[in-house]
Amino acid sequence: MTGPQLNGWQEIQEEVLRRIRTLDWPPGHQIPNESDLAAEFGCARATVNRALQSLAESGLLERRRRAGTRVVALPIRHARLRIPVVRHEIEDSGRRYGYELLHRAIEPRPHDLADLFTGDGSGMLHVVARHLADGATYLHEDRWISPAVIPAATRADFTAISANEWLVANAPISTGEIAFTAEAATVSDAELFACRPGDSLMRGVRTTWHNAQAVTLVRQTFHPGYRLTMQA
Amino acid sequence: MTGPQLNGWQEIQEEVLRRIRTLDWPPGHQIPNESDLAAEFGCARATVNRALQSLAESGLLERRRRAGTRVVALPIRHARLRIPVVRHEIEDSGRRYGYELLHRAIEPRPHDLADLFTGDGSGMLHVVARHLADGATYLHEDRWISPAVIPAATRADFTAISANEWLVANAPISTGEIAFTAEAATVSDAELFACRPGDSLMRGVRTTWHNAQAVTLVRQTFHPGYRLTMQA
DNA sequence: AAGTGGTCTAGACCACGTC
DNA sequence: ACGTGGTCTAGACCACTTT
Repeated sequence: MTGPQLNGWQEIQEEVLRRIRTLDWPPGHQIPNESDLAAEFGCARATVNRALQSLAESGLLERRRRAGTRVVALPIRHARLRIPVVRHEIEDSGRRYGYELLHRAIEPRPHDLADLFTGDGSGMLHVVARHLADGATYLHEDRWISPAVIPAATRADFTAISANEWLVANAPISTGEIAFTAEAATVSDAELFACRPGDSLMRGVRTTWHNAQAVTLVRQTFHPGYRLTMQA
Repeated sequence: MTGPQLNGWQEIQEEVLRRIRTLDWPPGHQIPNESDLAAEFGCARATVNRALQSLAESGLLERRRRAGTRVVALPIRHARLRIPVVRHEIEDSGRRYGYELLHRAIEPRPHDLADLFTGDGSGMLHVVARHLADGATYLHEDRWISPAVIPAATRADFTAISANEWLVANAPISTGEIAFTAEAATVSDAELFACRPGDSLMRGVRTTWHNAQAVTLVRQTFHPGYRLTMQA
């Protein structure tokens, strides 16, 4: 051990952070390997490993076997968005939750989703619904579900429980992608949300995958004034 | 070992996931402790620990000392937003990046930020700038920086490098919060973005902290049509 | 071929919060 | 008080990738 005695992987993490910030280890620099750092800090290699893995996960270090660990040149910061079940989001804010199924049918796959959903696409499940907070529309969602991936979905009727909650409970854990845009309210949006056409609304498109197969695509429209918050 | 031999913490994680999905371990259920699971799976406790910590981090399990590990009733899904340096976001899309400093001054803290920034607030750094993609305004940002936390910021002039990039390089790693809203373009927004007043724009407010002290607050306005994408 | 990170082990002690 | 997860250790083997 040549350096100060550091206890715990978090202390090691902070020391590494300090060296990155002070440009002791500038962007792009390859830092000492785990064994050397363990010797320097007077701890086991596993402890160093824990600290460095954590930093790699948050995007500040890049690690590759044999090639070593490098300080990322321009760290891409990540923020975490919590995606709660809509009902809880509303209830937690002290408002009364409501849900209304607007449309449910087995329909052929629309052309613009042909690339996304595999299979013949003749019997896709199409569900349109709205969520209400204190009687006002909070969120409108238009969802397509692939029965090829979740056969049971065709037997759920979604009148009492939203597709959102049903999928959380019944669909396998999966990966997904979301894109948000700010768009002008259409005439039908304006009716739904009791606003004027042209007002600004947040829209989101979520695609969910399981084993490289698209499970569901949902287009969501949020009420005027909606705030999308996340933590960095 | 009473169960099947599982190798690697990821296999254990998948087995645990399977039990959660099949409702073998229903929401709210307290699962066996690490030692018992290690015995069942025929591995060391540390391996079980790795698997369960990973699941806890992704929000599916809740772990407390002495109280054990429980399946979270309604797992809150998380999505990750990448926050790249604006310049790279633009250059990576093949467009020419531009930056223009619109305003830079030491000013007294505005009243609406009095709660956020501590100290006397007489000498806050106020920086307004825009980022351009192929000559068109891509992002407008209005930023306040607390000199109490980053004294060096008052000596940076931000004409050549954006506050964004300067802070990435010079400010300590910190936590933050971001909120996005969809709002109508004001008259000055319309000039900036060559759109009409009332058009929908995405706005973001980012607050960054270091050791419970606010470092910077930035209000960003994105060009019409901006897509905010993230991965779940 | 060799050096790096990735992971596992068996045991140990500790911190914490519930009982 | 005590059972749980949190962490550390010292050593080992493995996987990967670069040389």
